[in-house]
Amino acid sequence: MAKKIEVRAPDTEIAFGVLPELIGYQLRLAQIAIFRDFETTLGALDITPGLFGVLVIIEANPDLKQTTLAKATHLDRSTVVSVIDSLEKRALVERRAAENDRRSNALRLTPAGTALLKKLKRQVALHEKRLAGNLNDQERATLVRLLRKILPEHR
Amino acid sequence: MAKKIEVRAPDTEIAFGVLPELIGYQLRLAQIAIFRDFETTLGALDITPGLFGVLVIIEANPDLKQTTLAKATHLDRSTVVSVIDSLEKRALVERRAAENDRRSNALRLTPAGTALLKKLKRQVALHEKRLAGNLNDQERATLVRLLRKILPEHR
DNA sequence: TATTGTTATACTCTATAACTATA
DNA sequence: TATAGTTATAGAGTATAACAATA
Repeated sequence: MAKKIEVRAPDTEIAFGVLPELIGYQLRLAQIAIFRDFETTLGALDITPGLFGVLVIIEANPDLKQTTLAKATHLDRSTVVSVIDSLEKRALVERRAAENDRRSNALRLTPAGTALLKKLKRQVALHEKRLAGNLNDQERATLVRLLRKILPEHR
Repeated sequence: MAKKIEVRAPDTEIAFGVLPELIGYQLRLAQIAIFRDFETTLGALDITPGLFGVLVIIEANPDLKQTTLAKATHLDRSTVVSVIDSLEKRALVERRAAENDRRSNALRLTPAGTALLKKLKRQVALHEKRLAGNLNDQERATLVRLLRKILPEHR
């Protein structure tokens, strides 16, 4: 009788215990995969998923103040300072004086920021398409819907 | 005619542009929410989702070597060194001499590690239940299945 | 030559606490 | 008193490059 052939390489013969059934674990893996694909696609432009989100939010909310941005991104106020510092250094965002409140900054994209974001959006669309390559439109919508359902707002 | 009442607080009147339609963005939000819930549940035990995964994998693969663990966790070999350093310092894991290869370490949970992991698994089950509180069994299974589909192995 | 684990080092992302200037 | 932004600082988590021991 022929011996069973070992199909998998030794290093991949690994048991993952309970992990594969955990939402948190699968989410983690998906996140890693997405981050790496994002990096491959957009790495040359030196933008992470987080920075992309910040640019989109600033564009969609002209004269946004930093504290509001912090809430929207789930970041601390102090973290936003350094994020905006770096985007301002790259001349993608500017801090203007807010009209009503002299404590606040009013954030805006510079023309360069707007131009870059336009390019980024095209790249992100390709990235999304690649990610969702195995999903049909309905599955894609379902995935987004189910992900929303686990957020605390919906609990 | 009565004026329309503004339901949301000023700070939440924020536009998110294209973000809510992006799988990557929803995944990011879900990840943040999960990490925070995990921390709340398991913070006292000083274990992150990543460390939990490492413990599970070591338990499920006795005498695992570090390089294999690195592949399984998507971490660099050098990163695994410090992860195991810290788990060893906490007496949860031990590095034994491997039998066939004097370069390798054979990783094992200590009795304390096994005991802690048992406790962790119970907590993680509660955590998962809370996360999936809004999902029925079928939705939960669908979510896991769709998440798997976006991993590179399935592309 | 290649692999295993290690070290030294550094970078990114993030938060906390204390400060200042306004409100 | 409370809020907006800032600074100084620190911690977690990660990677790269070079190395010694072993295969």
